[in-house]
Amino acid sequence: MSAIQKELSQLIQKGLKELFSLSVEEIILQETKKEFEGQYTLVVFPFSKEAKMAPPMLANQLGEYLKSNCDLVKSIQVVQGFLNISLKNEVWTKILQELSFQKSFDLATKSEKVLIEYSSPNTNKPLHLGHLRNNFLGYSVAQILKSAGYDVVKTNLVNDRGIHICKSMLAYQLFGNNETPETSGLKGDHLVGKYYVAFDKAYKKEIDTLLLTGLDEESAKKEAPILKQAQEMLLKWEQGDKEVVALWETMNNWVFEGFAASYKVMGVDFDKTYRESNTYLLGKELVQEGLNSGVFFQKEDGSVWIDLTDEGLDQKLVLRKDGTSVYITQDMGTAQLKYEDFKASQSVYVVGNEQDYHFEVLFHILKKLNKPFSNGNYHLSYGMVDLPSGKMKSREGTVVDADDLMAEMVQTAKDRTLELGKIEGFSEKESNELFNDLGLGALKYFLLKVDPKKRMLFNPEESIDFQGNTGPFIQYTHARICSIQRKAQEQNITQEPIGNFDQLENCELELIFLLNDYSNKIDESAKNFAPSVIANYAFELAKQFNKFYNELSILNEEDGKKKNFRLILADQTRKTIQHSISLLGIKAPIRM
RNA sequence: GGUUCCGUAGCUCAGCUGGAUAGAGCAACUGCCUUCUAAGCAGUAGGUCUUUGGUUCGAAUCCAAACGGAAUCACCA
Repeated sequence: MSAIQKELSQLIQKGLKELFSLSVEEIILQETKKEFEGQYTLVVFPFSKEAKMAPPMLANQLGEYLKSNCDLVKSIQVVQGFLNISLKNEVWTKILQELSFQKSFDLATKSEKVLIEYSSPNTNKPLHLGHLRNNFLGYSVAQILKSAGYDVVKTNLVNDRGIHICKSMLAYQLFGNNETPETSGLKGDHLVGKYYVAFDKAYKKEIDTLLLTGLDEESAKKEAPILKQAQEMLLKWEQGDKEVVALWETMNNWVFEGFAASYKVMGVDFDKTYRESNTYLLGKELVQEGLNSGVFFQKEDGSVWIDLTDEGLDQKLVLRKDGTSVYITQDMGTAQLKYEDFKASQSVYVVGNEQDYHFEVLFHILKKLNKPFSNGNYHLSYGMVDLPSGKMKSREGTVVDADDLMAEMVQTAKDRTLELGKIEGFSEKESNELFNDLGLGALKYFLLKVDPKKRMLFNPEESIDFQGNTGPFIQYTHARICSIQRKAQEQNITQEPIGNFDQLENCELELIFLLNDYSNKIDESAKNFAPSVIANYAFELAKQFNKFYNELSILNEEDGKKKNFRLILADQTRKTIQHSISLLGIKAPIRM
């Protein structure tokens, strides 16, 4: 709640008490709808019963009370049970003045450490569009929580071991002819991904052959020789077989180099990167510990399970019969390691909603093991990015590649900018930087403006827009303001304190209202782990500024006080846009 | 089949801790560049908020059911 909202709320509480002897704990002030007069609206229906008074009358009496008991309120308007409150213009100009004096947009520190795990790629294939949503989300949520006053640690958990990794390793051994990123000209992660696809192709072929011999499908899937070979390879890896480990290291390093390049383009980073190859053994220890304490149980074949039927779930495997660890084994180990390293009070996992069940199980297991890190865990479960044809599948090659898509976006930004002839006087370096900022801005905004929980659709046939509700629209507004400020500087215009000023146009008042609302938005988006709140806000703000820009002139305004006020208004808008999109990982060009 | 999530304009999405005549953008149509960047602004058109019940002074929002869609229920991750 902003300061003005608090002040009004307290006054309303006082008024309700004095007039009607009502004690109301929390006053909810909503924004007045555009078609009515005012900025804040109080819905009085809830009080009318207890006060034994018809809503309009109650609203009127309360409104009169507000008018005569404070000097903030300019006028009131009562429509049925709605009390619309207009504040004096001086109140708004003073709010703008105070905002412009603020050193930082960040909320007060909460003295609490939050750990955010995101990205978490597998080292058997390159990143795709789904990973982009994950990375942009994770980075943005980290930025937002920082701004909301938390101490944030960004971690990445690389899934660098397991049967799926062995699959691409095996396919490489079989069909690779020792090619390397250098000899093939392929980025390391793409090269490895090629063999992941190759494995699946060979596997399917073997299944078909087995089916012809009369085997049923389920057995064929289990008995295919290439799968058995991959399983043997995993066992060898866990036993430390030199040759297998050497191949694993070589291929993993190719992938890491590839990922590093992708992360750089994405503009994301991490405070600490964990590898599952380092955490799975710790997970195995935890399995043993749970086995000893009776949290887990062992079946005859040697596999280890947990029974979660009492929690409404079912039995879950935590260790295979051959003793190799599964996905959840290593997640248990990683949880412990993260706790030891950072002792964070909250731990957020940015992982797709296809793994809802997995995390439900994981959190239950940690509780049952009675670990100190079993509290404060949150699965930020985001929706899948679907194609018009349905789900993306790496194995089947129906994915939108992350590197390709980012490159395309930058290219589109370039084409579009050149078309508009907007880079006069730009150096080549500046131009390329701009194309990057715009292309990535468009992409990030596209992925972040949607509520994280919702699945979203991406149509590769339709390019991502640069007009309307888009990143570039907001960036454009920022550049526009910068342009005005450059002109002001050329004219040697300096900003003076606003002082007592009340000559406000409606579009200016609405702009101040939005600027004042920004801290509420940071708070809301942090509470919900939802960058979409910030994205939508930034768009609203940019739209409102453009309206103002079109209706009124800043530099051509003759009244010096008005001109000064508008310059401050523009400057505060610029700062707020810049900060809000920085929370989304989007750059704000000063010219475009 | 069990569990979970979703269904708002032709399309992509806001709005959902119950509040006034349900909002944006894209696409379509009409205007606005000798005036601070037209990647902009203003306007027209487009809706039984999937359906049916219930709770309430008041429901897109809460509850129940039906219909439609998705995810998951692997010794894959």
